[in-house]
Amino acid sequence: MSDPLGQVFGALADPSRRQVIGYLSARGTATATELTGELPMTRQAVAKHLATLADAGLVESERHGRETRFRLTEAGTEWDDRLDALRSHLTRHRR
Amino acid sequence: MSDPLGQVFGALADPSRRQVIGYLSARGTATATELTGELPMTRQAVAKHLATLADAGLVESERHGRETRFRLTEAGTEWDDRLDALRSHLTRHRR
DNA sequence: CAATAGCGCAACTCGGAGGTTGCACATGAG
DNA sequence: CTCATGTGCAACCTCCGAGTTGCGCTATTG
Repeated sequence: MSDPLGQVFGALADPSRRQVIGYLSARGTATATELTGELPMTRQAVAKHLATLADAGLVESERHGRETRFRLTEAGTEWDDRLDALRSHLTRHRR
Repeated sequence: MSDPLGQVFGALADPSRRQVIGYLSARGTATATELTGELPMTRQAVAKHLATLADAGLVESERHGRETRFRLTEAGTEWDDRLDALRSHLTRHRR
């Protein structure tokens, strides 16, 4: 189906996926296997998360030999910034 | 669980819920029964959507006699604006 | 070439989300 | 008081999302 906004929000709704975005933002690039070391789940689960992020247009992949490296797209970088802004916005209005 | 960001994104991921936000933004206030006329689903389904929006802090309710009127919270209004911005941002970068 | 590291695909489980139906309860109108 | 209107609650169904395991294929490396 074609619901770009829904796909993006759906992708961002998952904490693990937001963490992946954070890691990619910090490291610039990573493989599914590398990210597995940072998350309490299997490589296949991480790969699925990366696939949904890719479907949402937040991440793109490029295969280099036998490894597939992922990095944030421009949209993904924008959302990483917005997430930071939203988080501080939340903690600021915290009661 | 306490994942405010996740709740908000999860709430915004559903098209029907974004429509509800749009209606509330346009009309200022509405009841679940009124909104049912605008959406292809039953009143109870609409009520559930309103409940999730309320859990996410985007909507608040006030019971007036036998009817319960809903309106956007401040956060809900902010998100309604952001949604407009994001939509035009999307159509602008459309290729 | 043999062995290993890295991925991708497929099948399975499990819980929660979206939606429906049915009913019970309160409240305003006549 | 009676009745229709507006809600809320609960049970149920179906489907998708998150995660796992298992296997097979590709590409490095020694």
